[in-house]
Amino acid sequence: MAQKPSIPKGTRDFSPQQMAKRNYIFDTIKEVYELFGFHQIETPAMENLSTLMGKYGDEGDKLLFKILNSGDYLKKTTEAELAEGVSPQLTNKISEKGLRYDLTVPFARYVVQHRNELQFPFKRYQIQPVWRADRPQKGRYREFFQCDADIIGSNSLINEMEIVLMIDNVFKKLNIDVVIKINNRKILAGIAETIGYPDKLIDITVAMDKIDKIGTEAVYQELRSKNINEDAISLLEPFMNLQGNSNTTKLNCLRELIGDSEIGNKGILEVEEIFSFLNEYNLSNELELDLTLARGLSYYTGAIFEVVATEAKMGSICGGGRYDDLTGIFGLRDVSGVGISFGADRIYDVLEELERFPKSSIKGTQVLIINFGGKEEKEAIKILHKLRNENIASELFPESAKMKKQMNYANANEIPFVILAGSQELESGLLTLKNMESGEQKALKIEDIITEILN
RNA sequence: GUAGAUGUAGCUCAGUUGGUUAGAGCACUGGAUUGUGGUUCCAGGGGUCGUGGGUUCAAAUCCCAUCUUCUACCCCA
Repeated sequence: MAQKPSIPKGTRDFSPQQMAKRNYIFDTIKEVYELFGFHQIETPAMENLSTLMGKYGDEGDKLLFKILNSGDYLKKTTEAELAEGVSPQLTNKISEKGLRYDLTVPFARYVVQHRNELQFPFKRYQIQPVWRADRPQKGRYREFFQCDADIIGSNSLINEMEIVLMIDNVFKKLNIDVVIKINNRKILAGIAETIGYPDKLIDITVAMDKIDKIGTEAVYQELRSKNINEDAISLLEPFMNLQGNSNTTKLNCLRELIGDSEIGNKGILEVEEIFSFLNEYNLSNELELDLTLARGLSYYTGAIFEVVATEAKMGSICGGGRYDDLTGIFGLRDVSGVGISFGADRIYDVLEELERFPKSSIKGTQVLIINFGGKEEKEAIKILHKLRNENIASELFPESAKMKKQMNYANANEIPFVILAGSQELESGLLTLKNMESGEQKALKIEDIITEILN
């Protein structure tokens, strides 16, 4: 058992059946992205560590997979450094590459590197695996696929509208009921300002984000542990209590609560504008202003999005937001972007749990031709060509095995039709077409078989 | 990084207070059926019980270590 080959923790193999289902998800998302005018790019699995480090917070840095330098990877280190054990300095000397942690940061790097070739606003999408050295658990893998779409080089809130529309569209097509949660970092900053802790924005939002999970009291407890005083907590209370109200009520109350915080009011105006753009359209899913929505990634500056499936217990299956200065870190200032990322693997798990994969997503070979060997086999090859010329996915069993084995093959692979072309058929000139579902058999000419299958 | 579970045939799992040769279902191979699968019947192959060590006359079973997988926390898609 232990000698059996295995794959690293948190990674998976995908069977043909699973790939068919995965491709259904990817194709659906791609279709929507292209409908909205996005174009595909790809970037390498590994990036320079300098590109990746420091973009995801301390936690993120820890979760980066680092690649050991090739050759003598210790050659830049000294005995003294090695004796001290693991440190960022040491890591720097033995590793200069890492596996990408998400698709947004490599995209920012791409934009800066290719800025002279790009036409702004630049709309790209990217469907590739990312890697995180996290502990695997439900809905969490070390290698998983993200499906990103970003618009960069435009401040317009029309882009935020487009993001919401794409989310709505994708989940409508996938037949998953979701709540699209939206919030704004500026509002969160305004709240932090109002309660007197503008510098503790991250601590406050991370705590607020947990309200659904741990309850109001535990959130306050966490805030106290972050040295936030009781006055501030009681000021925060009315914001927390807005949960459950309608979006317009929340906005109205918010405007009063937030007072004259400049940044907070800007955030409110942004959210209102996005809502007003979306007024024209009848969304299939609920759009909810959720003031407790924070999202950990530190580069978001404006709108933030998160999508949760209503019928399945699963973390967020899609998330994104506006980042005003992600390219700034790479030396290109004043370029704002907004993007979204679908978590394909979690969407897969949700569809599997809800049994929502359509039958058509697992369509394979349509016809199997039974192999009788000898001159019948030659004839079978001709039939094969004719079927494929009509775009009918077909295969000839490669050896003249027992009929039972060949039929079994068709059955196991859910091939709906089998053609028999043995000595009897060659004599009569009519082929036998068997419908594997009904068991019904007909003697037909090849042309009639084609029309039969195409229906 | 923290905590709790888990590992027995290709898969899903039984396996009693430690006691003959470790079982079942499904899957696989062959036959009943030399031109017919999905139903039925018969037969067969397949397991260093995750790995390493220990206790014992005797270990799948008890103890220790280690690895895997799963679940929760942190964080996140």
